[in-house]
Amino acid sequence: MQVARATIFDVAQRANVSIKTVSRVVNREPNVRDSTRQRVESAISELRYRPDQSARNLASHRSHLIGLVYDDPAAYELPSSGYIIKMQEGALRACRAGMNELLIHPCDFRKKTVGAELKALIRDARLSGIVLAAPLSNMPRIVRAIESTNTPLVRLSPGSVITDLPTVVTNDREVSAEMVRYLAQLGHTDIAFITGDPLHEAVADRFLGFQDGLAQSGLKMIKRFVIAGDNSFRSGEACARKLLQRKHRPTAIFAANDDMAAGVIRVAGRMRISIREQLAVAGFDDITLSRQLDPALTTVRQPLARMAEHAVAMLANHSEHSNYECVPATLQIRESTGPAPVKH
Amino acid sequence: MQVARATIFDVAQRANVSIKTVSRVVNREPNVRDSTRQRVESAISELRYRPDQSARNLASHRSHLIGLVYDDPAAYELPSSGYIIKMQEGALRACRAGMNELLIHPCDFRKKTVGAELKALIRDARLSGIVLAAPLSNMPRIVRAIESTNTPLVRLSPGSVITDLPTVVTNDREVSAEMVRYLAQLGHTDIAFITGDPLHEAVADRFLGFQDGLAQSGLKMIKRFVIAGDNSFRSGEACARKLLQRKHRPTAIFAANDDMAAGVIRVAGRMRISIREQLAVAGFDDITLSRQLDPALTTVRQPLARMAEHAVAMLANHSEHSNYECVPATLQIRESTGPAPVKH
DNA sequence: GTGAAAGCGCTAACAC
DNA sequence: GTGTTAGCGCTTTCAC
Repeated sequence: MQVARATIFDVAQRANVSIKTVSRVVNREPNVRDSTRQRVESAISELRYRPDQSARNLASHRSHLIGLVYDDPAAYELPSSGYIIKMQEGALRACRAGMNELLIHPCDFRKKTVGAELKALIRDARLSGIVLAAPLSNMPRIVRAIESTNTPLVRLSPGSVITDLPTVVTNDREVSAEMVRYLAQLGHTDIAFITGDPLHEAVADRFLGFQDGLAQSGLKMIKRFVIAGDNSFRSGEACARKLLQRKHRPTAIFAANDDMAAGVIRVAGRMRISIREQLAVAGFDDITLSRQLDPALTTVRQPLARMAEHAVAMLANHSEHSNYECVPATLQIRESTGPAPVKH
Repeated sequence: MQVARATIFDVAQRANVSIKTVSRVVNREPNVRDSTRQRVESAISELRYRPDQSARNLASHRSHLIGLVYDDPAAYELPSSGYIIKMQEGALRACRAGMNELLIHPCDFRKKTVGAELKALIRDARLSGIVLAAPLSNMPRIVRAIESTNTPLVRLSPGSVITDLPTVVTNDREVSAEMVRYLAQLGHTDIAFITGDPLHEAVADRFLGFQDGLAQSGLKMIKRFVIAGDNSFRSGEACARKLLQRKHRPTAIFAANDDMAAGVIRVAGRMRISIREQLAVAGFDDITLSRQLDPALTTVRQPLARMAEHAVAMLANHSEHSNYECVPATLQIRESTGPAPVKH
């Protein structure tokens, strides 16, 4: 079946040029006359020539392999792995566009050995670039390990940007403030916040945004309405219990991610507190679960696919892109938020 | 920074053998004296030698690249993408063990062009093997397209196995029967079933298992208690509404997947029907959501990671494995099922 | 602008 | 058991 593939020699022969010229055309190098280029190009398409990556890599000493490194959901039974699919989707799109391949590498960031593991990965797989997802991207130890190999690196959502490393973020802080202003406009004044995993800096920015939003709405933060969660569904439940058992309870709860917000909804349901009528709940991320909850969750849609796409593009084509890219997130208003209950 | 990598020549020199002998050791070929092998192996580890994949591939005309092809969740806002992460996890594990690399390829099975798309993928990426997930694995058109390229293929959960192609399955039918027997033992006699996506054959096997289970428990199937869903959360809700609005309603509902079971739980909640006390609900898959529901869902745990691992191992090492592997699923009894309500 | 020749690091085929 | 040699299909260097 399998017909022998055309090689660069076949193309050269057919176009009546040397293989070097074909190589120039394929690699978009200068110094080729237009008429020559066209001849070569038609030969390429007639023969359906595709350069052999292995030969290319071997001769050029570079791989066209980009590594996507993220926290391993299998290591902790992470609740919502949908964000990984989103990242992969975007990264894949950019890889195809840039003739690159994608190597996925989930890893357990709690292990002391991640740094060494990533160095070995870079070495063994000869990665030509790495996209590092949060929270790995905000861990200096890990970032430094990768930097020490001189492999091009783009960080995804590293939170407060300290270095001048190539970075793609979303506007966690601004959009969180926007959510708070939205709640305030609905008449809410007693707004609680459930903070997320302290190791995850981008999530910490959401808390800053919460404070901004309160200030912008002329509200002040009520200390006992700020409770520490850890991004998990369970922690959302625990925090909700603490908040809702009080005599004076908040009329709105903004959780730093959707999983925790889902926990809030579950607990409120059990306590027979009506979401939306008696309690507004908002989350962050827009995971699939948020549409399956009852009521559907008001949240922030994080453009993860486009962020990952940008990151790979920065790697593949560093000249045309800036060092820092912000892909804005947007409010997704659904059913879990409504006007504040009137006080009696 | 980057120290020059050791090549096969360096190793040969250090071990005082020819490069061919090093190659033999690396590739686990026979005909090497034990003492020689050991000398070579210590040279390899002293020099931290890792064979160059590109050179290897180029010389051997094989790529060591395995493609994992599955339905693209981005194409339909598929509810639970967790199963993909699980498959990737297992496939990745087997790839590392076998010195292979993994290329992930989500694709939209409803497009007429998938066959051509996969052929192009195989050609361009020079895949040395493909693992095809359900429901793509039960679509003759797609399977034939891949077969026509002579690329080794392993199918994951293709449902009723018609051909002798290498296949990895789980015991959908048997374990579904087991679930029904479990419900019957709890005293349930009016058990409803919500069928899944008709394009997905492995899911159809679950319905067969449902019938087996009834028969084994001396129960007969009640036609009006069998309702057609399509694997989606929404369809689970719709089916539940139909089932529960009747004057004579089932005391247990077994849905062909967890998403639909989640829909049942939501609807029952709205109708103030108490799950477990008044209605037992069971699902299939054990997606993350099933643990976050209230009450937590009784379901079937599908060993997707190990199935994918097996599939890749079959590809990498076809001699040592049989052509057909069944990794059994197991019941996960949680909170959503209990004794049948006593009749008044 | 274009081409010739020398590898890249490995495997395959065969010799010893 | 072990070694020799000739490529694999490309990029690189340098010559023209």
